Amino acid sequence: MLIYVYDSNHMKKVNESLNWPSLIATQPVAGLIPGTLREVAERVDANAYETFFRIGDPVRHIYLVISGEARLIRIDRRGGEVILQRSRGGFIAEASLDSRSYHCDAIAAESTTMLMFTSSAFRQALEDDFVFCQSWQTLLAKEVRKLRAQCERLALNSAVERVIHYIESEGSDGVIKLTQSRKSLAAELGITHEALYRTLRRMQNEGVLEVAENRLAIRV
Amino acid sequence: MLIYVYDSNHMKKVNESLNWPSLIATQPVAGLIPGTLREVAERVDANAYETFFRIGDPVRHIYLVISGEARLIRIDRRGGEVILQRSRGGFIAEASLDSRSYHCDAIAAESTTMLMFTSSAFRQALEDDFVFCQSWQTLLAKEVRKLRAQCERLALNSAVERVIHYIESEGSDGVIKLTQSRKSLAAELGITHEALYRTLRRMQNEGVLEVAENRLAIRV
DNA sequence: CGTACTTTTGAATCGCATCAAATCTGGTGG
DNA sequence: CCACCAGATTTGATGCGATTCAAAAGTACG
Repeated sequence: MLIYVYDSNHMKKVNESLNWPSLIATQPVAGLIPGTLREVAERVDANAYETFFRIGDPVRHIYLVISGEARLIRIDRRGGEVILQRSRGGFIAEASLDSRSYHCDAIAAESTTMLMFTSSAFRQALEDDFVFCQSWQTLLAKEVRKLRAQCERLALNSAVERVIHYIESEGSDGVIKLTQSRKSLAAELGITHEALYRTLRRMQNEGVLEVAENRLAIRV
Repeated sequence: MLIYVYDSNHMKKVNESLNWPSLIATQPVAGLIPGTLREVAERVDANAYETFFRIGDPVRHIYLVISGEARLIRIDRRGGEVILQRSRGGFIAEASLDSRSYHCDAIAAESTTMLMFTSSAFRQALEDDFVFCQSWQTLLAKEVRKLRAQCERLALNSAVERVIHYIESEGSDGVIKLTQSRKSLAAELGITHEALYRTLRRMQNEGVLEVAENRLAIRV
């Protein structure tokens, strides 16, 4: 098992003027950021497996994923990894904004580029800019709904049901393109990777599921 | 298994002027409600097991629990009940506000009194009142953190660990006062009620847990 | 071209779900 | 007041499915 080394000095701050129109084209969420915040945004590049904050750290920054993937995780006592949030574009750890310290670890799942805002500037912007405040609210509400769906999924007690629920709630029309390794998917579904491999195989054999490289499709 | 009958006519609308100071004393969250919304609030009394909205229903109202308990639930295909949210004071289904229709069922777990606001008035208030918008945002962020904790708990794969996690994250100092039946707690923990009874018994026998009527305490 | 990680399969074990049934409890109506 | 009923609590027996441990083959990357 990999031990994530916490060394934020590895994270490269890229000091170049940001091209907002193209950022917004890639990540529409970036369009919500008001001008005052744009001015203080810093671009940050993180390598795969790099930790950019840890549980207990004081909340000093807010991150927006531009490319790659950032994750909130928790390591349980046996070393198992629980994925609490996976962001491939958009904010990560939004709810930390009004906490003193982070309540989980954040890592880059692959080579990842993010925008970094100081949390104080961010809070200030939310106080000053009504429209921004409203968008932020919509974003949080969406996260709540997503998490409820995940709780519902984790409450199912068979691997088959969790896979089906995942495809139906995260994909569309019974089809989903996987954006992660199966091992990661297993962690997100709350089962071991072995169980997931076997489940996919069995469902495929029974003709319930089409399994391609990175595409899962339920057969009706 | 009880079948919940959907008959919102049973819900009693109580047309008496609301005493806001005393409401706020009971439920501090009510203090966030701006004056314009207070004027249109209606008090509603629901009996135990009464359903007050269903999955798929258009979102027409927002509810605030004053006394009793309201729950968001989903019934899986085998008739099992999954508890998605439990509110004993404060809002329920906050995140539905910017959805077209509800994504789960809502029932009163016991005799429950709520305030009801039309969602259009509520949305309007959020648009007009900056301070209210900010409080709402804080509330949603809190809900996100709570749900993350629940996901983390449901990802644990032993009943003992879930019980401990529950006590540590929902209680304080290793002690929790239960506000629900054990059967309900089991549903919230994602295990069967039999498994929970046995787990509590075993933990008690091993001296890990003190189990009183409605009080669970971890022994160090 | 070695190293680290993922994918895959196998075998043994263990815990939870499931089905069954008895007791207990609080509330309702005769 | 008591009989009754619905639901909660509790215990038992059984089987299945996921975890766990082990190991081999595949793959990506510097």
